[in-house]
Amino acid sequence: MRKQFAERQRKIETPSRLSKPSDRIERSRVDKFSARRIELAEAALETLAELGYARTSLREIAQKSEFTHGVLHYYFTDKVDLICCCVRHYKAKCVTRYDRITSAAQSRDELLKGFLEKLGETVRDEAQMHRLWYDLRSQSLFEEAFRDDVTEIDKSLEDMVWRIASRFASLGGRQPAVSPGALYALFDGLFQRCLLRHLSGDRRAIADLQEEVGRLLPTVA
Amino acid sequence: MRKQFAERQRKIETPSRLSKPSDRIERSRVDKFSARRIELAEAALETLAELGYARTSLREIAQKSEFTHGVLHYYFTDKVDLICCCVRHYKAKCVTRYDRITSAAQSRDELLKGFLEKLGETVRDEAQMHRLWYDLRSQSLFEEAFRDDVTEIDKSLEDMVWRIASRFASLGGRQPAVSPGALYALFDGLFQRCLLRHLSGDRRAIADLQEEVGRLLPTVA
DNA sequence: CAAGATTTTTGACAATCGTCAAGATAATCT
DNA sequence: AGATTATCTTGACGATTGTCAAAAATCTTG
Repeated sequence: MRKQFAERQRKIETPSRLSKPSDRIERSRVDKFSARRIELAEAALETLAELGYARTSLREIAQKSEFTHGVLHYYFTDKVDLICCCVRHYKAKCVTRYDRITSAAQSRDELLKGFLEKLGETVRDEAQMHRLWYDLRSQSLFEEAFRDDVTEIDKSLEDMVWRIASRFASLGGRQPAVSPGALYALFDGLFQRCLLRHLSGDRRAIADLQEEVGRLLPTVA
Repeated sequence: MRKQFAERQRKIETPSRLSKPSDRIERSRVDKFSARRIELAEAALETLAELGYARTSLREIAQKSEFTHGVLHYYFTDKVDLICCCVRHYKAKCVTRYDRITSAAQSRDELLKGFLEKLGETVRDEAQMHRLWYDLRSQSLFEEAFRDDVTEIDKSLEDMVWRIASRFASLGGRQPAVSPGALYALFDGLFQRCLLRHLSGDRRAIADLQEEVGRLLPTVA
């Protein structure tokens, strides 16, 4: 029924209050609904990472899930709504990747080594997901609907890089020598090129990235 | 006729020799053929810059040209061939943008000022073309056919940035303090974010970019 | 268990896609 | 000028797209 559906949409966008006792069943319904949204968003992410935005269709996404294509229209108003949900969900999985190492490390050497290792892992194991990120970020240059979410993720990534550099600097009793924006631009640019080289079959891509970052980080923090 | 067409294709890829006298007419034919290819590629670039790769169709491209959609298949074997031609053509227009200022400037201040101004112009006047570049570069992460050309352009852009920084450094009797790759990564990253902000309607985007670059360039070169 | 609501499947729709071939038009050559 | 290429238009093809509605299946509730 349409009315119910619209209501759910609203409930999802404004996070559920906690909680008059009578709402519990209603809330569990909403949770279930939004849980399925996430489940479908995950299938969509998988498809997008494999095919890219331009070649990803709703039917292809549905095939990666355990449902048929019609169900997507039940949980999402349209394709844009689905992709936006994907982008938001992507963020959570991504942004805390280096936090453990950052807080665990007790020396600059330890942090640098741990960071470089994780960085290499990331390129090696999650190249597909990252190319999707760059794809979607580029899409946001054309599709206004993506911009807010993309900008927010971009900021989160900047913060992530900044946490690493700040920690690295403070372990040497210093402060980073450049702005958060510049630092993120630098690392993001290096990462992006490394990704292209890696996906092109360049075996040295990861090692070169690690070497470059290993050289740069001590000079800027 | 098919045979002729294939022959032309070949002729284009291997640059025409100069030149037995009897070849002249043949060469002028080839030139005309490849001139039209470029003409169509330009219409394609316009369309791509407006709609993005994902939403650009051959019919849409033809509409921006003075021909109908069938002609595209006469001049290009398929869509990938067309886009590749676009990418290659894009490069030439793009890569020498700062060369005049770089070689004309006689002091660090003059170079910096001229560079920042041109940088701002670029974002303001050619935002569409640049978002297309980022779009196509992202596509190359998925579509193998684009990778060689994209990588080559990326290298050309790195060289372009390096020429500026080298000149800037030598005007102060120095040498750049970072690698060409790192420098390009930094500038490209800053530019990319500025572009997103600018397209989102952020009036401060360009000024912030100029300020950041103005602060950074003297510290790295 | 029966009635109602929710979730999922199925199939259809109009539109659009890349590709291609046949024929019309324009240019070139003998 | 007529004959021969070269170029361009037209229309069609099969496939695929996002969207949607009706029916089937499943779950919830009385």
